[in-house]
Amino acid sequence: MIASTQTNHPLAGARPGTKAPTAIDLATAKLKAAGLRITRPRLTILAALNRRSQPTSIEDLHESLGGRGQGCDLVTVYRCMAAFEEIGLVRRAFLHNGTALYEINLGQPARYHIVCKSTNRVEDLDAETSAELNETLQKIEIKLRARGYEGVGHIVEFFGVAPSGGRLDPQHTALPAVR
Amino acid sequence: MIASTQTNHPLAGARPGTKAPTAIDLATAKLKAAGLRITRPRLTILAALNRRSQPTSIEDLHESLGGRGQGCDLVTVYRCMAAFEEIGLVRRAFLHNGTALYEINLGQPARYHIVCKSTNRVEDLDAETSAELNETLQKIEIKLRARGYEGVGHIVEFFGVAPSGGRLDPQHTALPAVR
DNA sequence: GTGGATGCAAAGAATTTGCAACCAA
DNA sequence: TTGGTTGCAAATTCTTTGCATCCAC
Repeated sequence: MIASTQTNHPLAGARPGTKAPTAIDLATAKLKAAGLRITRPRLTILAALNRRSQPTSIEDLHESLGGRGQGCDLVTVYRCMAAFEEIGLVRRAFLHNGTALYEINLGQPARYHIVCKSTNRVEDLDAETSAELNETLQKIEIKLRARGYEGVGHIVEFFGVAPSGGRLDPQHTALPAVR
Repeated sequence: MIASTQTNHPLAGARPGTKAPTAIDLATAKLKAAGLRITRPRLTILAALNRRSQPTSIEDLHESLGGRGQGCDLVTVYRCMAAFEEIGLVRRAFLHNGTALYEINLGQPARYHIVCKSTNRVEDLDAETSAELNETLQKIEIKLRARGYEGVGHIVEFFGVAPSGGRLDPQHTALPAVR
């Protein structure tokens, strides 16, 4: 908890009109609140992340940053994701091989996934199932905090071979939503 | 499901007397049942794994194989763990950085863990909590199978900074049980 | 202006692959 | 005998680090 901004809409000023805050507005606010700087690479990354409906690998993200002109260095993506995860701006998921995937977290309820072992395609669990599971996990985290653990979080991933059997390029990760 | 052996104690013959099957006996039976060969490296690895009360990294495991004379190549450990995981002889866990840890699975109830982000030390959740969580997860897996997924499994890991605060060597992994 | 953030190059860690020799069944 | 296994070497993949430059505040 670091200096949450005073007004109820810390980002209302982002645009002249009084529109509802965009995802980028929200993300920017989180960055500010955490004392991180708003830079072009970060905004670009967040925008790209926000376009994805599924957890995305760093490689993928980097590629989708509009090539050379617009994009930023791969290392920057790594560093940003680490920073974003630290402040809860993104959630991390794992492929079956341990590769990290990230999805933006703007306060939506947690969503868990099943990852196809052969295609690396990611599919969401339905909302109720995710919510139920999350509740169970939260309870456990409370116990852990009571035990003295700090900065508690979790990783939950389901794996299996997707029904379609589609043997797509196992390297090319997790873009299209399946459901 | 591959040719489960006929007798009720497929491994009773492992020793002249009619003692209860050892962990190695059980593991050997699983290997046989899966059509895998019983080799010295595999037995060595399984014995080492069986001595560990906590999920262990491949590196660690390899080092604990008694150096040069007794041990086997690091690559063999990798290949064995992959094979063992395939047939359910081991369960896999993850460190915060995505490194894989393995623990032997001889049919004991699943145990979930919390991994210290700074020391990589692993601590078990208590049995009831693990059992409860497992139940929730099993239900979800049933849904996933109903959706058509095959070979469904999961990875669940809790992370946090352990209370002791002990800033041990973050590289040296997860040996001593904490509780 | 100042320290956080970035880019580039290079290092590091974890894991995989190729292939010939080996040995369990 | 024969194909599953292993060892050794080398390659890959993913991720981190060092350091000079840069720019957000």
